Amino acid sequence: MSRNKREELIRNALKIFYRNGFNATGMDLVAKESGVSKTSIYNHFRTKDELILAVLRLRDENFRDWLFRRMEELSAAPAGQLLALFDALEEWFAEDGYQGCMFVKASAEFQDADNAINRQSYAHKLLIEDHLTQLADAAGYATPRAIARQLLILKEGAIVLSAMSHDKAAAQQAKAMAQLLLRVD
Amino acid sequence: MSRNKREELIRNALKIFYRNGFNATGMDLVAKESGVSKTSIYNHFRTKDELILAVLRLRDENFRDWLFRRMEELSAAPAGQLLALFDALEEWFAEDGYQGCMFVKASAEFQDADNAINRQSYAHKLLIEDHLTQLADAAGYATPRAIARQLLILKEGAIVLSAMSHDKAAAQQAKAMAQLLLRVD
DNA sequence: CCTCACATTGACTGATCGGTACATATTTTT
DNA sequence: AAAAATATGTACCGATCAGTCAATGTGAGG
Repeated sequence: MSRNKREELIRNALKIFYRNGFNATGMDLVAKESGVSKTSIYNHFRTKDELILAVLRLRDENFRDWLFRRMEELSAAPAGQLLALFDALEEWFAEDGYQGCMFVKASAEFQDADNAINRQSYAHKLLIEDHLTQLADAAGYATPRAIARQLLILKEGAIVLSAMSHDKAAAQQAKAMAQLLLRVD
Repeated sequence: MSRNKREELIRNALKIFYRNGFNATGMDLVAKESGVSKTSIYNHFRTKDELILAVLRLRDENFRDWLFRRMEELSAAPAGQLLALFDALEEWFAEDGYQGCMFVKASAEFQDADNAINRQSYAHKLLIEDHLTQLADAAGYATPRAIARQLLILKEGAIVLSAMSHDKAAAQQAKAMAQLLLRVD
């Protein structure tokens, strides 16, 4: 299996894990849906956990790329981008097959604090928080770290509720609170 | 098995499911940790899903009882109770073995929109939203439903982040935003 | 054309999954 | 106390779990 075949396998596993969950998805299914044998998978990943970690790495990359780019497209100013976060989220919530945040779900299924999957899931959130902190700093807020953390709370709350309610409205409801927080009514 | 034995079984299953996750926990483990045979469990619950639903019913009852009572203890006024929500959450986050919201995790593991476990998990959130709506109404806010929904977003965001970061700080960070929303600085 | 290295496979492992059949207590009713 | 009904434990079901292995296919270098 070539390098791009390996990437394709990870992409495929991502789709299946996102749709079915991690523990609920067997490696036999991943192999079948990817059109390869289980042995081929285990030639590239020593364990199922390693495959999951590779999937989460890809997801982290894809999601942050998409989100930050979309925020930039929606606004040139840093403060505007912080608000645009919620407009981007709304677009995501409206997508077909939207099932909430993959990292929240990974963290829910692998709860041990010292588990690699659990740690990597939280690392994704920290990377997003870092980006928000930089934007809040560039926008001139006195406590950029605190602002970023609070926006992250709004983001996670909107994601969880939109996934549970199958309703994208949480994005704009969270945005309204972000406007209060950022004092840009 | 008597009625209270049945309740004890549900209580026991709740602990195990909360600690281990739903799919990751086998019925053999539930039986062993409860000190009964699998047959006894299946005499009371036709399937594992039914046991999970019973567990979620108990959890919903326990959690709402505790949360609403604690909010009342912390403040007599409706608006004060809305803010006290986050002080109560902080106490919960600091508890030993805190692992986030059981309903969010259930919803993450059973994602189908028509799944009974998924629907019951969201129903729990709606019951909390209802209570917040009543409080917001009693406090005299013009749009109690919208206020309740936004507080729910703050609550869920704080729960998810505190679980992932193993840090209770999210409660007070969410409370700060609630103060902006409720205009009670 | 042949060989060697490697990718890939189907068949398999022991363990565990949710769930059950049946024989054996245990309790309730008469 | 006898009989009926209920609760329980043991031992098992086929399916699936993560993971492995010997055998086969394949492509490059000589």
